[in-house]
Amino acid sequence: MAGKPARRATGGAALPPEDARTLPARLFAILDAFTRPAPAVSLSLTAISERSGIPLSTTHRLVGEWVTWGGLTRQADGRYTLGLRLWELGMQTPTTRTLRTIALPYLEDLYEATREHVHLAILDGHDALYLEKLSGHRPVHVISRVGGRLPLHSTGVGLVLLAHAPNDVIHEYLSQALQRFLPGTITEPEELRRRLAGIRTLGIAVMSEEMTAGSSSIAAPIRDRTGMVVAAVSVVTRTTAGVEHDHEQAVQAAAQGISRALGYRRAVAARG
Amino acid sequence: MAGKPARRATGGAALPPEDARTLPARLFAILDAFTRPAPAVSLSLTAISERSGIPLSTTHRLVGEWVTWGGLTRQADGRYTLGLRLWELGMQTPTTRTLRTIALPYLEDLYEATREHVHLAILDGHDALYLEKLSGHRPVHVISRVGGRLPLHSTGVGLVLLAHAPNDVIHEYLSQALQRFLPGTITEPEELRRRLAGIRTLGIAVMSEEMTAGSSSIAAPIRDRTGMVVAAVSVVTRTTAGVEHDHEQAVQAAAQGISRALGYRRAVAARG
DNA sequence: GACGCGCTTCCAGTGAGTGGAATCCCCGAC
DNA sequence: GTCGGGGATTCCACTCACTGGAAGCGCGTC
Repeated sequence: MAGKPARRATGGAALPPEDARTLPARLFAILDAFTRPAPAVSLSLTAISERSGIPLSTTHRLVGEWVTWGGLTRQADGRYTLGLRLWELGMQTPTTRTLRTIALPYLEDLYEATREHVHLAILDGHDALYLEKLSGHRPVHVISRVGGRLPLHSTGVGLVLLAHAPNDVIHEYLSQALQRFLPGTITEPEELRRRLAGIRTLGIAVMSEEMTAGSSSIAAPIRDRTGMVVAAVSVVTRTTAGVEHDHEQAVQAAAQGISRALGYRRAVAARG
Repeated sequence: MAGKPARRATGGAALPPEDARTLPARLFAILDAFTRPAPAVSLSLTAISERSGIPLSTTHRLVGEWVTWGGLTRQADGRYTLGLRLWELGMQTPTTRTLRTIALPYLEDLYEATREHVHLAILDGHDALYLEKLSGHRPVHVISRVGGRLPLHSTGVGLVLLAHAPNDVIHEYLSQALQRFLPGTITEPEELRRRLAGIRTLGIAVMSEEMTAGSSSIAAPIRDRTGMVVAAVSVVTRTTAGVEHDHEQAVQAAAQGISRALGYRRAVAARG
């Protein structure tokens, strides 16, 4: 076993830019420049060079390679943006594609039934990665974004995903300092652990004012044919709305519908 | 001027794999192996090596680089699939992101109003690139796919996009041999040219049985604040359904709604 | 009109990348 | 239990593709 000195990146952050010694690493660092330190829509050549820590002339050449392939696009003003080909390939990634295709109709139903923000997320590293989001015309007072990440302990989908994650993931997650976003955010490991247990028992998570003031969230787990939790759906509402119970049922119905479409059969669940 | 022997790829096809001499080109060829010659969800190392024309041991190393970064994922069975990071970055590409976010609510409305397949596409190279698709629970009897491409002359969105494309694009497109999918497919350049003119005048395209037997399509153009056509919406129905007129209005309403949301004001349109 | 900033091009030196070959590993067949 | 084979992995000396400082260019600004 072993071999390489294992430099795997767990979540999506980490990795100082200076690691970019080899050519492939440098190519990737160029794309990462659009995400880190802060997401950017467009960057100038110099900015890319600075963010990625690659000498200007080298950056120039490598950016050229990306543009030729379509991974970066050069705008009229000379600045660069991420290119369509990335999007095209991204749409082919299997989890994303299957899950999204299967789930979308149910999410639409859920949206129609509740008229609230509807989310679909999966666990990636130590974050909830948002695969889909329907919001209708209402002003977007939530911070989630398709393709974006949010912490596990302060979002509805996050808690559901964490509750059903392998033990070592839960352990790892709880052993780090958890950020408090609002007074209501739970950051104490033991309390969180109890809460996760509750979520596992109830099959649903209900949160209020833990990430964004004025909004609550109801989330439920989605299982595949092996019974494993692979994603979570949620509905996020203004806290004032008092129709939560109806929403709970709608969220659970959606989660169950998607699970069933993925091949999950309650009876078969845990063991064959 | 000049310099490099200009090896730009126009559409998304072309480029024989042998062009992969430089390291960046090879890295890209590895990703392209998942698209070409035919889309593949997962590939073995050997398969990647063959499809990309890169020697096995080199492929091995480069695939390793992709995996480290997250552009490829190694499955339990040892095969590789495109990785989540591609999807994540793909969701950040500006056209895609802005257009999708703004258009989605209108597409949802359109879907609710018609209960038919709803499409959103843009022009990329010589193809219609599908950005979004809502289908409800009905069986997918259409071939479009989010992230997929279809020809311009045989789809509703395609015709609309072509009709409003720059003259040189229209010229280029019409000077190639056009594939006939069904007896109804128009492949004669002059006829197509007249048809494009009609679409520009009417502001809407209606097609029947030109790509897939038994389905029709109604499409309308979406403009941005400069008045340029940047995308197209369509509704695809079974040909039997006789409610086309209602649908025409609904499609146009959606297209206008999105255009307005993008900052388009009718009056400002063509010239300042 | 000339200064400066950011982008582009050049080119000689060299170390990162190459890939054929040997090895390992997993399975299925006998 | 042993053999055979296809795929994945590792190795390493050679060499050529990549590097990056420096010079050149284009354009907006003072």
